[in-house]
This record gives sequence, C-alpha cells and structure tokens, in this order.
Amino acid sequence: METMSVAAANLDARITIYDVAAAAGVSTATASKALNGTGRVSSNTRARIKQVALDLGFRPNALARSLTRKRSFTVGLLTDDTYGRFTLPVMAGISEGLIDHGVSVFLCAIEDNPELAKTHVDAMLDKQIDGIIATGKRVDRLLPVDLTHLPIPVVYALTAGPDDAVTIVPDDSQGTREAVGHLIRQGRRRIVHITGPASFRVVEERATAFTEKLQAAGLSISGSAIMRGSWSELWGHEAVNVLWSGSDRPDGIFCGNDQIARGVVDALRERKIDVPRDVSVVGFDNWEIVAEQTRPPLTTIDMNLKELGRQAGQTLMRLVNGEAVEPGLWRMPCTLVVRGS
Amino acid sequence: METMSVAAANLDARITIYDVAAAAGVSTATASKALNGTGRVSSNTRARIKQVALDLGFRPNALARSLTRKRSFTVGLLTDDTYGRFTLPVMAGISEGLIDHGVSVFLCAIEDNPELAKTHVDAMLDKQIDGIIATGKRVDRLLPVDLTHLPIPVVYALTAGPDDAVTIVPDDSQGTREAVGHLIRQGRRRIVHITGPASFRVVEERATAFTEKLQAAGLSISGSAIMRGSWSELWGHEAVNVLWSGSDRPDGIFCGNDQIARGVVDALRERKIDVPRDVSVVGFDNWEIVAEQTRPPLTTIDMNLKELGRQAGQTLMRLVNGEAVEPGLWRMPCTLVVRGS
DNA sequence: CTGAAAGCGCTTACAG
DNA sequence: CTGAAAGCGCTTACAG
Repeated sequence: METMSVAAANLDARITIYDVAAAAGVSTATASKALNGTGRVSSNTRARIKQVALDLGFRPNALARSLTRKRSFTVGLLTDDTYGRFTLPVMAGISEGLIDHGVSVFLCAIEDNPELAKTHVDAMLDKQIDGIIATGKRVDRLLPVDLTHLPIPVVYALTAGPDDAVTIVPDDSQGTREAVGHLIRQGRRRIVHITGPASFRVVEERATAFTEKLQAAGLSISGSAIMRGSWSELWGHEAVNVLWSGSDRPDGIFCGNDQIARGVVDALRERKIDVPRDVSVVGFDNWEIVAEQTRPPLTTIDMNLKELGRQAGQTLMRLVNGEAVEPGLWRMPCTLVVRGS
Repeated sequence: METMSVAAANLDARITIYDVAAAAGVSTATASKALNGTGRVSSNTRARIKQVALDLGFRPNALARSLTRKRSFTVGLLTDDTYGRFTLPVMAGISEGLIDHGVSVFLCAIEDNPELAKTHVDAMLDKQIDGIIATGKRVDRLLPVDLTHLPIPVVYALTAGPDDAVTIVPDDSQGTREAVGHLIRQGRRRIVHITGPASFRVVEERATAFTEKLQAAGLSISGSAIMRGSWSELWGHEAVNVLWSGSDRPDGIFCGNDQIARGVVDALRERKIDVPRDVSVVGFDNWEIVAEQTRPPLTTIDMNLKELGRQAGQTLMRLVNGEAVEPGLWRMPCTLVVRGS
C-alpha cells in the first residue's frame, strides 16, 4: 500500500527539466547548460538552478539525453562463458571500471550459439550502445559472431580478436617466468612443467617461456620436462606417478593450472613426499577455492583478471571518445602469489 | 580502412522511419503502425512498407521508441557475487529468458558496497529500466541496498527480499528429501548429514528436512546425525575421522555441498572404505567441476539455477506488464543427479 | 549571460 | 484505411 503509493507518486510526478527550469525561473536551455556545466551561465544562476534541481529531486532521463547526444553511455558485454570461472572477474572489473564514467553494461550470455549471439548484438545495436566488449572462456577461440563490421568500436578481452582490434589477454609468458623464477630462487634445479592439452595456445606459450627461462638460468632440461595432459587433478596425479616411476625425479613442479597442482600436491603427499621441503609446486590461476584448500595452500600465479576487465572498459571508452589507441595484443602482467607450496 | 568506411557509412546513413516512410510513399504514422502491427493499415500497404524497411535495412532506434512508449525493454541485474559460482548460471538464465522478449539486462556488480550499489541503481533508474532483479550469493542475506521504494518492480532471486515481493529460491527441503530418499532406496539405514555452518539458513532448513524425512521412513536418528562445520573439503575429511573413531558408523552420508562430499569421499578412500559399496554419499549443488572430478563421481542435488533465473526474468516481465503475481517465497524444485557415489 | 526554436527518432491520439 | 500534428525529455546551434 505504502509502497504502491510511493511508486505511483514517483511515476506520475516524474519531474523533468521543464519543472526545474520553471521553478528556477529560467529557460530549459539555461537549465540544461547549468546542470551539465556547458555553455556560459553566471555562477549565480547556475548555483540557483542546481539547488532547485536538488530540491526537486530532479534526475535527467538518460534516454532523452542519449537521443540528442547520440551517445548512450551504455556498452555491451558478450560472453560465451556461463560457468564463469574466468569470465566473472573480468565482467566485474569491466562493470566497476565503467560505472565511474556513468556507463552501464548490457550482459549478453551467448553460449556457443550464433543465432543467440546475433539476436543479442542486434538488440544492443538497436539500443544504441556505444561499444562492445567481447569476452570468453578461451583466449584462442573466436566468439561465434563477426563483430568486425559494426558501426561501433569493440575490444576483445580474454578471447580472440582480429589483428586490427585491441585484444587484452594475460601475459602468460611473463607469468610463467614469475613461476619458474620463484622455483629457481627456492634452490630448485630439476624443474618440470605439468600442463594442459597441446590444443590450447596458452599451453604452448607457457611451455616455450618455461624452456627459455630454464635455459636463461643455465639449467639443464630433460626431454620430458614438459608433460601435456588435461586440466584436471587426475592428470596431476598421474603425472606424478609417471615421474616417480622413473629415476629422474624433479624437485620443482610448475603446473598449468591450480587443479593440476592440486592433484600433484595430493599425489606427492600420498607418497610421503613433503611439499615444499622436498618438492616445490607452483600453480596457475590463483583460483582461490582450489588454491586455499590445498594442503599446503598453493603458491600460484594470479592473472589479475579484474584489472584486465577494468583495462578493457577504459580502453573501450577511449575508443568511443575517438582517441587513437594502438591495436594488437595487449598483455597484462600476472602476479606471483606465494603461499605454502 | 575498409572497416572504417563501413562504420562511417553506417553511422551517417543510419536510416530512420522517415526514410522508409518516404521510400514507401506513406506517412511516418502509417509506417510506424505497419511496422509494429498496431492500428489499421491495409495488408497491401503494410506488406509494402515492411518490404521497404527490409530493403533499406531499417532498424528502429530503441531509445526513441522507449522515450515515447515509456518502456525501455531493459532491466537491471544487481549482484553482490563476483565469484559467481551460483550467480552466473542464474544470470545466464535471466538473460536467456529475457532476450526472447527483446529485453536486455544491465549487469551491476556491487560487491558489498552500498555506495556502489546506489550508484548503479541510480544510473539504471536514469536509464529508465523497467524493473530490477536482485541476486546474490546468500539466500539469507539482504543486498546492501534498499529496493523497496523504487517506482519499478523488483524480484529477488537467490537473495533475501521483503515479504511483499516475490523471492525465488531453490527448494532446499525438497532437494534434501530427494537426496535422503535416494540413500534410503539404496538400502541405507544409518544415515548422517555433514553440512555447513549453522549461521546459514539453508543449513537449518536442510537439517530439519533431513530429520523429518528419516522419521517419515521410520529410521532411527542418533543424536549426532547432523554435523555442522564449514563448507570445505577439509571439514568433510574431519567429519569422517570423527565418525569412524566412534562405533556408530553410517552407511549413508548426505553432505551440505559438493566440496564437503568430495572431502568425505577422499577420506573414505584413504580408509579403504568403498564408495558406494560400503557407504553411499550424496552431495549438494551439482558443481560439475567438483562432482565430476571426484572418484567416484558424485551423486548430488542440482538446484536448477539457470531455470530459476529464467523464472525470475519471466516473473519480472509479468510484473512490468502489470499482471498480478502472488508475492512471497517461491521454491523451485531441485533435481537428483545420480553418478557413482 | 540567457532564451526561442529546432531537432533527436519514434508513437499516438485525433481527424479525415 | 491514412496522415498532420503534437509529444516523449532532453541538447544545441543561433540570436539577442
């Protein structure tokens, strides 16, 4: 009852710039300028108008404003990831980075469905979005939509984009160097890399960085130092079994993700091998729910996904504002998070 | 270069309803009616206008439409969950259920920050959203914003709402009955419940349903049949240790979430107790990444979060359309997912 | 410094 | 069945 009457009141009494202009005894043009800080208005009348607006609780209708300004202060966020392990932090970063500029973001969950994707893009275009951020679960996969001939700028975050666009991804090579560097500083000399499937580009990128870092440190690298498998704990387990059934056992293990690392640490414990005394383990992702529950807690690499999202948002705004930005692959630095392993 | 000229062309040549009216030789009023299927227009001219619109690639400006219709076909989605384990499926469901109606959703990640929340709500109100869906990580926690005196409807999904609103949550009691029923059908007679902290309302709700279901089945319940702890694997481990250090050992375990269940199954395996031969285990959440990687894979309860999100979206639309809907707590059914445990 | 007027791109009574 | 006109709530040249 109470609620309803308030609602009704708000709806009907929705106050417009005409109301504040009238109350302040000026034209809407002057009111508009005063409120927006544009044009020349004496500081006196400006102050008065602002006060009136405040008193009346005036809130400008963004739709009307957008219609004349041809700018909606709205962007679209496309994602094919409904599981969200990597995507949600990115989205949160985008949202946070953008709301400060008064821009809101449309969420479009498109799965792997091209039809759905097109529907979403069309709906957003109709709603006059200023730009698009495309994001996804795989850095080396294209979203199932072509975004290249749109009348608005688009930036790609954590998903593949065309060469002439800006695409923001974590710096996997640098992250790898952080991890291996840490292992070396711990005095480890026989280091192996247990990672995911070769079909992932990040796997190869990290593998290359791994080898190079070891070489740079003057460490010998056995032919089997890089073991590719799946992104699972089980694979971590198995890899340890393979390693320990041979004679060339490592004292440092860099894993392709935290789940593998979790499996490695568990397998090591089952074999009564002390982590980190006998073997040091470093994971990747800093997926807290895994990293913190491992015994001991995982030392790992954080991709700073939220910051990456923030960057994506700001970059899109620069593009929307017509600023020139360097296209290409932007690599955002990763951070080593030292825990117990 | 190519891209830019296309963009420019699209921007400048943005074709309006005036263009199609002119091309079809009718007034904009008629064009509007024909395109929207409103008012009386002969089927001939209607067809012609539609064809012209198609040929010209006319896409109506949703901003202008919203301004006159006083309906933006846009809703806001508030969430305090940036981790997203539960929230993202809900959001995906909302988005999917709404895009069919041509409504887009604004994503607002508000953390636990009231300022941020207010900023988002204000921004969305300015953008004339038709309604709000509030969602969060805890069913028994309020979001850090008061949404009760807004001029638009709001529905709550997976987060606490006021009594006079519709709040959609999973049916924890029914889910519990499914789980326990399954255990009983497996021939289990000494069943315990290892769950999370008493501070969570769902914990007590499930505990009550657990007891009732056992009673209904005529099974005896030991005083310590319900063990409250944390939502972690570690707690699952510990609980098994406690249980097996006593003499009253269970043959069926219902866990408050999949992580606990994972810990339970691991601890059981370490004790050489066969799952599911000696002991059956049922989890909760159907968090696939955990449930599928457990050995054996976890039998668990799925909360159908995506469907819940879809419901929330549809319900909000009903409200927006002025339909009457029954306020209160709506409980959506859970589903038993049988795997190997 | 201030205001009258036109315009953003649609929709909707109201006439005809 | 069709159209002229007003209006949604702002902003922006253009005058004064």
